[in-house]
Amino acid sequence: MNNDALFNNQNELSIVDGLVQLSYLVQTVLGRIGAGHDLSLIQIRLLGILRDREPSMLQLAQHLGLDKSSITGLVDRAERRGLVERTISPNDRRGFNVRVTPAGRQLIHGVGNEIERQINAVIEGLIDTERAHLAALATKVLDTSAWSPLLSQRAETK
Amino acid sequence: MNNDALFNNQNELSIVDGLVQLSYLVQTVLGRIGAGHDLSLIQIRLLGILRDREPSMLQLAQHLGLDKSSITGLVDRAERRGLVERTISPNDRRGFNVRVTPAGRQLIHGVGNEIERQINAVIEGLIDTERAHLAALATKVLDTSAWSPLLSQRAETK
DNA sequence: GAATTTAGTTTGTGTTACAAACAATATAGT
DNA sequence: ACTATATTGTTTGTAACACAAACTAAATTC
Repeated sequence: MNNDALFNNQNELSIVDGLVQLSYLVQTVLGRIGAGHDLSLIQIRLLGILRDREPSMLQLAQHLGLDKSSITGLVDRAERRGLVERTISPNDRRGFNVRVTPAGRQLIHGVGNEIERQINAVIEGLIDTERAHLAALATKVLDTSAWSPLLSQRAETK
Repeated sequence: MNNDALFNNQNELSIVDGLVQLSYLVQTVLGRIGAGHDLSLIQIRLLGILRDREPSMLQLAQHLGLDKSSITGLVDRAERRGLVERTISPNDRRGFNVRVTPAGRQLIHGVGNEIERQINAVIEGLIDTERAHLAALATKVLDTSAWSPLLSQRAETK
């Protein structure tokens, strides 16, 4: 055991290590919250996307970065639980749109509140100005990153 | 289409939204890099953990936050690919330790370099002082968060 | 109106994750 | 030492998740 451990004062991480580890921490928290509601990370994401959209199956696949064949089962399971529903597309008799049900909306609302609380718990060690700074930096990264097109969704919370 | 989209200038995200979305972005990048080497996220994490440890199966389960029964298959598959190996524990004839092989070490080294490059690409929009700030804030969050015990591992890169 | 493209499902394969039951070894209690 | 209990790891069974290839039905192109 070294002084870092004793004083809970690890060496400053590189920017890469910091972002990678922080992403694991956040995802772990999200996963734990989801598990408490029998939701996987991907299902949380699905509901989050549907909060303010009613995409086709194919658009959903693109939002999530998954193959279209993966979407069938994902939506099937969510539909079986009454969280989402397929609606017929007015233009295209092949396609469906996917919509959250009131039950799904209620669930994602509760999950969102929990995410709000627990992510705030994660940053309890930051003072207000640090939080503002972190939010601004995260926004800037998401805003300017060449990779942002990978994420066409918004977060799961309000 | 609104002005945000035109000017690539989305509203400042809340701290919660920012962290959640940033974590998705980082994980997506890690997943893409892994896919290029036939590695899943969990396998990248496994190799990352083994970079500087030789844990027992159970310790591995705790590091990863998984059930011990999940570790058997994970290590089996990595062992089949020659990336890790089980070594007999000197003290306990029931247990194994898990060690990365030279081939595994070489792979994780290459993956780590790619992570380094691509995460740096993600933050290309930040100037140096902003990067330093972000690294410091990430470190502080990881250092002070009550949830940090969930992550007893270090990141996958040098 | 025939050929091609597109949207979504189906089928088959493999990974990931858990829980319960199990075998083998270690440890504790007496 | 001997028995009871605990611990380590695997096995078995179940299910979600992800992809690719083959397929159906509807839309589009020529």
